[in-house]
Amino acid sequence: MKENKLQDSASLRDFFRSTTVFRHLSEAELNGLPLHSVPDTYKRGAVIYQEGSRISGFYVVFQGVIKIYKTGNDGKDQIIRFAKPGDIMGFRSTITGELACTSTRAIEPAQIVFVPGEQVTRLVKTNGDFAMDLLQIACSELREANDYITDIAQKTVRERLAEVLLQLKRTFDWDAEQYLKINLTREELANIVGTTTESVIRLLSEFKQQGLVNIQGRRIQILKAEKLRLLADINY
Amino acid sequence: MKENKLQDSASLRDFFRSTTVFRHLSEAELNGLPLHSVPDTYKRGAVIYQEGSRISGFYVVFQGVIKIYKTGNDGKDQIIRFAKPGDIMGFRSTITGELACTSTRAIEPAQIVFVPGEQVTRLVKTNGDFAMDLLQIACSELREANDYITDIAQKTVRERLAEVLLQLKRTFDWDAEQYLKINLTREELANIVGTTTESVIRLLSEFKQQGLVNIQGRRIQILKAEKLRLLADINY
DNA sequence: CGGGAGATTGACTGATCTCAACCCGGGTGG
DNA sequence: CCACCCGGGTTGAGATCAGTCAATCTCCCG
Repeated sequence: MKENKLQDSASLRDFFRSTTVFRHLSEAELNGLPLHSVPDTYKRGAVIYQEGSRISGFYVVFQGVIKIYKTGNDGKDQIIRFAKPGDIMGFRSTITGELACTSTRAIEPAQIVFVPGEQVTRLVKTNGDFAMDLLQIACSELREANDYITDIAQKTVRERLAEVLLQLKRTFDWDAEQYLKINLTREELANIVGTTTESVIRLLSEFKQQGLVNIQGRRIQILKAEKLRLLADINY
Repeated sequence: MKENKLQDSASLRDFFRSTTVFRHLSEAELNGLPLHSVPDTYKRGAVIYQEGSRISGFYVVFQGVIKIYKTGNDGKDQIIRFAKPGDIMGFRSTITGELACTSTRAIEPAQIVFVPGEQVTRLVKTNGDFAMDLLQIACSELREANDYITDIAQKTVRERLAEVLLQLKRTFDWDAEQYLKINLTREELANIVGTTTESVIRLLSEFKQQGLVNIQGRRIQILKAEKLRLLADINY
């Protein structure tokens, strides 16, 4: 799984400095991090860690996209969120000492740096700004989770799919032709929305009929974001 | 809304020390808190703060029970969680500086102490243990939120109601006869489960038929917790 | 060319929501 | 003292959204 010389320590240092929660560390503190390690690499579909496993540190995403999900006891996955470069995974379990409550799996080839939990907790206790940044991340996830709960509880599948498409556009960006830069199976889409593969397919083709989106296999083009927004917000 | 001499500062100090996130403060730090204030009191139904308002500190629940909820744009409420004595509310907004994403309303007569945000952020930055405790609270809420998302997305209303009843029992305790010590309208129950009042009523009477619970108006008696657990977990 | 995974479509089912009527108990005002 | 009212609770009938099941299709790969 390891590849050599993918990263030299200079670029890892830059990365930590510029785009992660570790950005406000002092030089000395930064030197305590595993800047010289080679990030673990994962292919699409590879599991980083599983629900129920013990997590002993932060997984910092350096490259790629990870899905973070829970598996219901009927075996159906619910995708909670995605992690992109600069995001951290597993911090909840690291902080509380509980077992992981989610599984994580690469959906685009990924490189991940592991930061041991003791280093993190030491930083929380000694660097107030770091603690604050971490708190902000947790709180912002919390808001998203609360919104999600209300949406799933109150909105129809159609509304949620529209909303998810817009969210994907915001999260993963799009190319010159408005194609979303993210590759998801219909099943994965269903697992975000909280519905079945078949329903996603039917609704996507409905949206396509209405000219709201265009679909080329897994490539999704958002044509009328404003209409989608209406569809997502307003009950009829 | 204010009553005088409800609390002397000694008992507030004890309270902060024994049951709140401020329990690990030094004497000096504790003295910075509003120990001499009289908690604001709220009757059942009174609003503490509304979604969209600016929150500038922690609301520490001293007495009573509060529901924390979001209102969907069709006007239906989704109850996210409850706050009991010792719990804090509004910390998410205080930390991130965003507007409140939930409303809070007393469902049992409540007394609440307000702690200004600057004091809290100062503590986060200067007291590592406090930062850690706060992080743990956020992370633990995060886990609950993730579980909730998966449940609502995957389980039937029947399963969710069974689960909510068990959860209420855990959260609010029960008296000698197994009656839940919490007074909720059918509508409020529905707003936890994420369904309609009518569905809650039908399912409650179904549970009653099956001898799983007993219902006396708003008083709910859990008779067969184990059966409810089965009902809540297993898909059929 | 055969196999398999993912995507699609159709028919059917049923859980849950909606709407509307009705009940019940407590409080109020004439 | 009683009629009325009102909020919450209950019940029934009907509508429908979305899930299930099964068949088929389309690639892509070995």
